[in-house]
Amino acid sequence: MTLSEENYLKAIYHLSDTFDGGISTNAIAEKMKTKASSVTDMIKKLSEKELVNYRRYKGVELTVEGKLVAANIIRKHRLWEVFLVEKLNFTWDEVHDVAEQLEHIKSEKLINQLDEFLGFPKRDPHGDPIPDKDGNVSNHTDVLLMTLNKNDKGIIVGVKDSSSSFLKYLDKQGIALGKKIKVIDKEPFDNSMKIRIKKEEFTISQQIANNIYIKK
Amino acid sequence: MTLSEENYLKAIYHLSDTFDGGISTNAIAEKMKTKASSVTDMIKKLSEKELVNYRRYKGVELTVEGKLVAANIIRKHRLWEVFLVEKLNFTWDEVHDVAEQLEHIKSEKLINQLDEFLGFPKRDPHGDPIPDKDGNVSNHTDVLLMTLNKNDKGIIVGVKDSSSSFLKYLDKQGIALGKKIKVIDKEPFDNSMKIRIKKEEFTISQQIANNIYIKK
DNA sequence: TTTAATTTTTAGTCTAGTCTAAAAAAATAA
DNA sequence: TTATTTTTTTAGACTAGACTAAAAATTAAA
Ligand SMILES: [Mn+2]
Ligand SMILES: [Mn+2]
Ligand SMILES: [Mn+2]
Ligand SMILES: [Mn+2]
Repeated sequence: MTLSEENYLKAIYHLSDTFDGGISTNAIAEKMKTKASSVTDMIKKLSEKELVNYRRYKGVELTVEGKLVAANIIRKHRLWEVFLVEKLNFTWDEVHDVAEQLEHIKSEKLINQLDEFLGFPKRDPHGDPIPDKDGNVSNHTDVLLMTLNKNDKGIIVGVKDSSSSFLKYLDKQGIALGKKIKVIDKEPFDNSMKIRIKKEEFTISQQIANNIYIKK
Repeated sequence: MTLSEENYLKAIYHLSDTFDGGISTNAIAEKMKTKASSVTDMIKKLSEKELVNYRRYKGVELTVEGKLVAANIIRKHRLWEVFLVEKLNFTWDEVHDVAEQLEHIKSEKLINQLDEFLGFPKRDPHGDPIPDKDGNVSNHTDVLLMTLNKNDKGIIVGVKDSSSSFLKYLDKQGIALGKKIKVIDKEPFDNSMKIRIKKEEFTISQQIANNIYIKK
């Protein structure tokens, strides 16, 4: 399993999460920031190894084996993110790029010991669930903040966008995982929301509300 | 800086430690388990980047810059080894291969935070000194156990051979870093030694004694 | 149901890093 | 000093992974 193969599997895994049916060559190319022709080549290779099912022009789907491999990489990525935040004082907007490297380190023992060392965390610093050794992911029943209505309450449990810029915005506004939130008002015109967190009220755009997960 | 370039620099650094003057193409090839022709190619590349000084047929030497890069990789290698042993319950014979991967992770912040997290250790689990950020290594004045004479005493502070098999042998014999050792007798015929560690006496071959560092 | 636009694949090229085989240089022996 | 052996470099080929340009297949529009 090369680094590149692993990254393709991970991309397909994430895309499968959002769209169902076969994942298109172009979608993968866009996510991987490569060209469609490169994707076709790699897909053939993964297909040879029975990590994906592929028929020309029909898109691609992970096999059971492929799904397991991908989930394992994501498991490593998220555990390392927890490590960086919990043990090495990284902020949640700094961890992703380093985790992109660390997720490719190969050692069963390393990752299982790390898991234990961190106290078997269930979620990473962005609220994303950490798959177990067998690739099982607790399918979270969380909803996007955007879907809440006036006077609804909930707890912030995750973010959809993990980009550094978005996370820094949240920090600035005092929006963090675990905080209680209440929707004070919702503007039908632009779908912006007035919300309350810890007695403080302020307005956020739809774009923001669309990237925050809430547990009701 | 690619992974391969880093590994070549590290190999040259280690070879420079043992031999002085230009390091030969063949020596590098042997250490890297590649062929001499591959080494020549890579050396040209490193020379372009001014990380080594190179004249055809004359061997190679690290530049100041090259030395710094190499020392930094070794710093990372050894800090990760400490982490694995101290925090993740690895044994000292298990850490090297994983550290070979981890040493290539690129993040200034990661390695400095790790250093702090580990309490700024001075040596790795095998007794090797950990270079500081500027590539300075405390040049240890330790001697090989082999060089001790009858009735000499000392403390075990390091190993020269870090292979898993050697380390496991030491574990079995109860030979560990920090232990006091006394030479009871030395056999001139085969240079084997009778030693005492914690009231236990036993005999070791020259090969063993040649791979253990002692502080007198 | 033709035609046009889009998507995907193929064909051919490039770079990094490796290899084998052969040539060139240096070191050693006669 | 010449011949032989060893070391190092060059030449040419291969693989993984990427790219561009062109061809083929599919989808959408007319
Ligand atoms: Mn991430
Ligand atoms: Mn994350
Ligand atoms: Mn090591
Ligand atoms: Mn070591």
